[in-house]
Amino acid sequence: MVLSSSARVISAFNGHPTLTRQEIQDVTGLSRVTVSQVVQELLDEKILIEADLLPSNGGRKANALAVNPKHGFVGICYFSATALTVAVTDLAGEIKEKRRDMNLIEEGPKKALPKATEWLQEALKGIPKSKLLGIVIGVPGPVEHKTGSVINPPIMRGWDGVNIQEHFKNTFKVPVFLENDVNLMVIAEHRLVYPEIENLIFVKMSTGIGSGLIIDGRLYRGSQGSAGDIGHVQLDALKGLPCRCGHHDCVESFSSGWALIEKLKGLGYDVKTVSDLVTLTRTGDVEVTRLLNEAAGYIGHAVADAVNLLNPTKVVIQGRIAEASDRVLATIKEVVYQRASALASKNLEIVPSKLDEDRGVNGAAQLGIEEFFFSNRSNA
Amino acid sequence: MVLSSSARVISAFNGHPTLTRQEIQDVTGLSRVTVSQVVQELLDEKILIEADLLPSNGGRKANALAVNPKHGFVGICYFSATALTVAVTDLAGEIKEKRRDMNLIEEGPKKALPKATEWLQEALKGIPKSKLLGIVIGVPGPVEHKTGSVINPPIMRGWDGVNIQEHFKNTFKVPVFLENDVNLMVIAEHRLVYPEIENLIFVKMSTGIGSGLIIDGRLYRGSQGSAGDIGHVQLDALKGLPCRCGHHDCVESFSSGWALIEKLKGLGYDVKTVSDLVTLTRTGDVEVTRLLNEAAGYIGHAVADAVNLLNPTKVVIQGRIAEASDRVLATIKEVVYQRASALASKNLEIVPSKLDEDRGVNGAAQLGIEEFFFSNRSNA
DNA sequence: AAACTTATGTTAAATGCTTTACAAAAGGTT
DNA sequence: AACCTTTTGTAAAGCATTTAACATAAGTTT
Repeated sequence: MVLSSSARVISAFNGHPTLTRQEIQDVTGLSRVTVSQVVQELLDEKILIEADLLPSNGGRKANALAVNPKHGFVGICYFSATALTVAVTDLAGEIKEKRRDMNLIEEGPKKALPKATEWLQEALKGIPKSKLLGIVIGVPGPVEHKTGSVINPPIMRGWDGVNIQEHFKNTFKVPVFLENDVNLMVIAEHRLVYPEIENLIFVKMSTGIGSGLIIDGRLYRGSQGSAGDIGHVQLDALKGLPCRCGHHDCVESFSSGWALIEKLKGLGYDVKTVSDLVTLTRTGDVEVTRLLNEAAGYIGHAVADAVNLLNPTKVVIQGRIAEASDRVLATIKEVVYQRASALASKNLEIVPSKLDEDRGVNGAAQLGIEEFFFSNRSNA
Repeated sequence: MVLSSSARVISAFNGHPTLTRQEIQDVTGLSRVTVSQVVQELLDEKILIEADLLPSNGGRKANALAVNPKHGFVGICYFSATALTVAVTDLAGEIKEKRRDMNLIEEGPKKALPKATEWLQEALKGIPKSKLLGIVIGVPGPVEHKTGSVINPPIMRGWDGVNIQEHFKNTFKVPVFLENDVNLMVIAEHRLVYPEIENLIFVKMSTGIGSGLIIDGRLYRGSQGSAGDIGHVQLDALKGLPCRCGHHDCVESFSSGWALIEKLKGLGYDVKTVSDLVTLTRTGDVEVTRLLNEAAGYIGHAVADAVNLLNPTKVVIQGRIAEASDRVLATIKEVVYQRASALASKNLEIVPSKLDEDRGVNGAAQLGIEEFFFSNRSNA
């Protein structure tokens, strides 16, 4: 597809928060005459705005330009395992509205979807209809993009096959994108923290265990959207442990929040939630610490396998289990550096997430901006 | 980068062996006037040729065009673990010259490189210098692309850090591309057999075990070029088996040709090479069959993990160990379908390679054509 | 044979972009 | 103040490509 000049200029800002007119020439390959003219048009249309005057390089200061954050907005419904977050962000990815409530997912789609749309409508009150570019929905399960539904979700009982995308599309009459929650997290971590890293694995250890993959700079979803399913790598060392996925010996059947809780219950501990587990860990209980370390070791095995196979330069470890104790990350590092091949671990860094709890919403915003604004060349 | 019209027309043929003028319009987006004019130029320059007249659709027959196979040639040196194959292919990927000799790699780069260049020079005798587009070198070890050398190769003693690319570049004064052997195989299998498949894993079980990954339609090399290292996934079930990579419990330390040979030697069998092993298998020896099945099972574990992580639609199993008995592929299938998640295995097919022993050379030809002809826009 | 269909060629006018050349704006240096 | 540098604007000429319109080639259908 051949893009118009104005579309090319706009696209140049994808990945570059600000650009001077000269930098736009370099990125787009357009001539100064064209850039000058197109930028003026885009300023008139308020698609671009003038940002800072940059420090002089011995001559006239360059004038940094940016996409006008208020030129469009993205609606977000982020269903995590334990909460629904509804948000609205602008084109700079800044969260303008946010509302968070507990556990709508368990009530099933019949109750949760109307509630979610209602909240989103409220959150969008201040936004002109024409400026709503689209909606991103995050869900804690495998997503089938061609239908816009979740398939075989382990923790979304009653949601299997429900056309979530259609529901929002019918209500809001804008493009809707459904995406897995961990995929949104890895997008956030990549775009906002490590944009220059080509290959990155994001591992989330919470109630369940999942991962998201950035490969050659782009989110990799796999053929059925189930790529990154690191939680169900099977370890023979576990010998016979049943997993909630129906198999046995999955990493998740030992190292996940739910598995640890089951195990501790069996040992007579009073733990019901991951929060209980984290609290217990903070007390320094010897048995809990031992179990947590063992769990980290097994995750380490799975991560080492993934590192051998994918040879990334960065692995980000996140989640309430990972953050329960510093030992978790340390143990994972030990195991990976011991097990992964010398070549694959040479330039590898294993780090905690640098983002806060809004990372899912941030990732949804990024995805929405890229999908609805930068890819959809109706802005011209 | 903005390509010239003629470059765009040429690029259209990448992935399409033949195109009519109308199809070129569709693929490039260029107008009929431009296509008509550019095609005429390219025919005059003998870069394109007229291929068949297609069957009529109720009117004038369309005239299929193709890249002139004789417009350029690719030189190939393919070092496998056991042999060197020197070849020359044309732009259609057809092998015009081929010479194969045993085991130069073990003699080290000082002897092997001059020999390889000498043979390649002989193979290129009939080709005008200006038509040699470039040279592709295949090697059985991890490749560092930015230097053009192998790093930490387990089976290329004395080659570590030797700048192979530079050697050929100095001799032939053309672009040279160094690539891992299994990566070349997966390119061949993808481009020639399954071009429409987006995500594919190629597993080679021979003396060693390796794999190549096609992700979103393109070869994935990883950050250090070591992606696909499935042979050194570690299985705890193996408990303490040392591997030649320095670690222990790698799949390769049990399921590879060398590991099986070691094991059989320990049991008193007279096996020295993988060929001996294959011969022995054909006799139907119970112990050997049992060991081979066990080996297949372990490979199956590693493949299942890779399937969970990458969610491909096709896994190709190849190599002399894989082909030693039908049971090997059958066992791998059983294990993968049992262990991989329901979603990831839903549309998954596990198949043997459809190509013959020239697959490495074929892949090198494909890579060379794409790198030197379709990407290098000096043809304009 | 006449009529229709599909594939391709060609001409002329219009469009969009680049190149070239000249200018101006806005800073720093001496 | 005089002179340099960097950044941006703009007008004129040229080039490549598209659009539109007409034409031709080569087949099928009736």
